[in-house]
Amino acid sequence: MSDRQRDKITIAEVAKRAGVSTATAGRVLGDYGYSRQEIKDKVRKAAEELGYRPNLLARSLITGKTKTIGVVAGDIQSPFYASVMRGVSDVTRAAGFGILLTNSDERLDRELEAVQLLREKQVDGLIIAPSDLTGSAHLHATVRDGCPVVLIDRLVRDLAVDGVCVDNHAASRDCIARLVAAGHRRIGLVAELEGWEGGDVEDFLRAVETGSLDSATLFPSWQRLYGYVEALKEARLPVDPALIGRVGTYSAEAAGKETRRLLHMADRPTALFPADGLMAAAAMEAITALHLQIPEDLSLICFDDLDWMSFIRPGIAAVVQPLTDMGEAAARLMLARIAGEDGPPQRLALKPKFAERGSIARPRAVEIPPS
Amino acid sequence: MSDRQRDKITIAEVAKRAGVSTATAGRVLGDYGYSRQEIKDKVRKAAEELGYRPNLLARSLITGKTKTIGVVAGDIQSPFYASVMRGVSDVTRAAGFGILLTNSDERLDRELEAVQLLREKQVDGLIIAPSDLTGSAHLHATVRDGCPVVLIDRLVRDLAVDGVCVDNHAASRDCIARLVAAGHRRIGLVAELEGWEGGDVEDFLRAVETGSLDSATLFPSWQRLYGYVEALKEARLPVDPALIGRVGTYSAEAAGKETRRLLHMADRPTALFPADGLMAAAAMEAITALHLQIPEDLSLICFDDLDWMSFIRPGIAAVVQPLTDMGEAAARLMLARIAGEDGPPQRLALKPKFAERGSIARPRAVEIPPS
DNA sequence: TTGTATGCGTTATCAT
DNA sequence: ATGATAACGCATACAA
Repeated sequence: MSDRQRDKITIAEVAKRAGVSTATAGRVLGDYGYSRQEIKDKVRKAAEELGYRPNLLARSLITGKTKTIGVVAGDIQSPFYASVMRGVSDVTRAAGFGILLTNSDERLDRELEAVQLLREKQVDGLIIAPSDLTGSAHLHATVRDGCPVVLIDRLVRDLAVDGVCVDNHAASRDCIARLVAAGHRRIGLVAELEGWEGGDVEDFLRAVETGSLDSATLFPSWQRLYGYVEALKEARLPVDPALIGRVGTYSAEAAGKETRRLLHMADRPTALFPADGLMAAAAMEAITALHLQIPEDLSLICFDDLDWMSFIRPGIAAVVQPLTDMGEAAARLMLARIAGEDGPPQRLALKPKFAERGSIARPRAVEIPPS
Repeated sequence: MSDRQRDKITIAEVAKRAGVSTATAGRVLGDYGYSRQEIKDKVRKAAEELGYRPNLLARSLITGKTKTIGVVAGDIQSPFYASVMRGVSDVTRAAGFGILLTNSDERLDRELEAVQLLREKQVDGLIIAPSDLTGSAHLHATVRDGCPVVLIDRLVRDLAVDGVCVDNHAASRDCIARLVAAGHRRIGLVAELEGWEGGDVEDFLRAVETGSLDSATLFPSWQRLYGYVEALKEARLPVDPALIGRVGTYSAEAAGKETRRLLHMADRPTALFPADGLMAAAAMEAITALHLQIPEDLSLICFDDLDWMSFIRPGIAAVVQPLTDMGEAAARLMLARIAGEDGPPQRLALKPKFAERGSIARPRAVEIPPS
């Protein structure tokens, strides 16, 4: 330990050297209040000579503001969060804010720890991709205590705060519609689909049937399934539960396994729709291993645009989420709240782009439905 | 503004409710000093009832420790830094530390701002991928002030601090040696190679000739060029400067352009070695656009293993950097320094793995050297 | 415009 | 083992 933080220069020492009071020195160094130019110069000169550096902890303790935003990401290593973070940090940096980063691994226990740490460190606000859309007492408490919260990627139903998402439902429906337009009737979906509060996939399908679902407060993968179902219904095509590849856990291995199951079916799908980047990579791996040609043997549209999709032959069509935009928007909402803006909660649903590439063709063997 | 941070509960209020002094309450809540179990229970109960949350700012102000580590990454959006950060945050989280993240975009001016902000926020240590290996007065100052610094990915020559890198030189030499062993004599390299203090590539080659270079304190791309040159010399093959694709700026577009230049040469290389992930993706795009078959028309080894390399046919051989390991190691070194360890600077050179895949074959047209 | 005095929420020092 | 009180470094009300 010895002498960590050697000979720290405080405002008091600068004041003494400049021959003024600490209050005056504080005013010029902290850039508040009034002082004569002459005094300013003297104080700044003294500060410069001593190598003064403000201690933002002390300032924050008194002002009650840290100019720091806490972020709870799922996994910073994933391209999704990495890009979102880029957007967040660009906007916050420009505003002179710092960001305290944590990973939840999409686990509620981790998230709880993270939120607690961030709040004890007195962040001015919390940007979070909530790992659980129901058990969010900690978020309610955060809001109640006056700490602004901005949700990202998914919304907590009864939490009245700002949020930035992508319109998963519409984008997914659009993808499936494209496949249908190309003549596909059996379209496989590969998605994580973990923990929907209402039960399993069959239950979900029934709930869609009754129209009792609020698409906006579902996890993205469920929203995408929703869009998938709706597109099929719109086209008056049957929804075959066997074509819904539920991976269950967010793992490439499991996704590959589920993809192989779909592709080995007797009546296998002529098109595949992996519902996010990880599913897409795993699906692609499986497709390659089976020596299936795209789009001759199988059409493919992916949710999330990974770099290889543009240069793998013949190019993989994909939904391009505006990830850095999401981060930027979230950060801007946050800064506005911190600045005191107090309108009703804003929910932004960003519209993804679509990258049209050569992975969609008419199915080779068009099945003749029994008339 | 109104009532940000509503009715904050402080130790004083807990103390009053528990019927003890603030000192005692502080001892049990802060978990230091001594107190009877009976008192502890009483205080904890009061804290619980009031919903007390410690204010870490106040604690840090007095202890001089924030349990926060500042990180200056180049670009959190890149898979490289995203993975490194994952490692850093895993280790720091387990130790109860937070991390303040900033991006430098590999620009010194951004880095200076970032370091200043982090230090003013009183971080306990700084993990940084320095954007400039010479102009590092700010890092020297940081060390001088007793704030531990750990370098990542590259070392600053005269800065005596811990650092974690990958042995780029050896890994690169190994790659080229593999290509040589497969019969290649004209091997193209695509690398960023920006700002070497000693001049341009020709100057660098001369410096390698004289053996006056310290490989460890070069930027990674230069280290990789170094390994490239050494491998060729070892095989008694000529180093053709025209085969060294210097991209100059870290951009995919420029990398693609340089790749195309190499592949359009009259005497074009039979093998390509993109020296990092961005170069690899750009090169792959160019190769695909030219309809070149791997490995029949061109052999390929890449530095950095991107996910598509494993499932694109026939698989792209690659150097696999232990990225999260790097982050973890850096974080561990940092925690040790913070804990007071004061041995000599540690420099870790992690050994990358090699992913052997089907992208290497004998060159189709083996040139007969003039006897 | 400047200086004095007090407070932010803790921990640390000393009595008791 | 506990309590009174002084720090920590800065901002701020108020007086001058």
